[in-house]
Amino acid sequence: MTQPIPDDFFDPACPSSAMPIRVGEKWGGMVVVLLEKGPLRFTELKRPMRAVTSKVLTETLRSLERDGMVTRTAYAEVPPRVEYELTDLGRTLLGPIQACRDWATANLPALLEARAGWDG
Amino acid sequence: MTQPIPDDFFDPACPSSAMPIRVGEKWGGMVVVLLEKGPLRFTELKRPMRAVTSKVLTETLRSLERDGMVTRTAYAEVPPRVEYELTDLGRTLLGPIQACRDWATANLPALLEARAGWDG
DNA sequence: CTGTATCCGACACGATACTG
DNA sequence: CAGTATCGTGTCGGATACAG
Repeated sequence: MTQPIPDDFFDPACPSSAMPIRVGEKWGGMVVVLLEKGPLRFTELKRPMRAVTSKVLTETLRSLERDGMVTRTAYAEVPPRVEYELTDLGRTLLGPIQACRDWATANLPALLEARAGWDG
Repeated sequence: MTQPIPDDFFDPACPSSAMPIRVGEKWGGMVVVLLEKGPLRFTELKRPMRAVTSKVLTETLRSLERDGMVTRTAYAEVPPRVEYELTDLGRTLLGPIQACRDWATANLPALLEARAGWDG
């Protein structure tokens, strides 16, 4: 944004408004990061994300799958095996996610300090 | 993340978990971008964000203020004048926000196409 | 101009129990 | 192993009206 601010800066078609579509999700970014180095099974995702329930993890994965970020491959075996893998499109999320992680690492302490001062 | 995935990848103290604190907010990013080039008054923020109500914009600004991203300066005049300005800390958000905007510009069409295919 | 005060609906998230 | 089914809760965003 180096242009002057127009009166209709808020345009539903503006790509920026899509940020929350994927980044705003609570567990989505974590799944993407976990899948960075290769496909993982449902349980392999769930274990490190200890606070997530099966239901919510399933919802998160379906959402990522719907948006073309992740593929789901089920193998007809007993016991069942399902693998989740990043698509090329999903891989493009790694950049912005890393930018957010770097920001948090550098600036979260300052944020928390400001918040503590405001609250207390 | 180039390290092996630990079993306790989910750590509440992990800075990454703070991403939604600021970026996940619906209007927060927009306010930061609008303030990039200098302080603005309440109405000057509200006008371009046409879909936002006074209540929600106020909540957003209070939240940014609480986290030390924005300062609020009220002038004892009639009619009242209030100016909002980015802090140095708030300015650090511009990087990750821009990364998300760039991502959306480049990849939102592919996302929507995938979604349409999944839904239809 | 810069907000507050209510009320409300939607939805994300979670707890718990159960299944092929 | 990889989910589904139900139910409950809280929070966010929005509509509307009003105020200093």
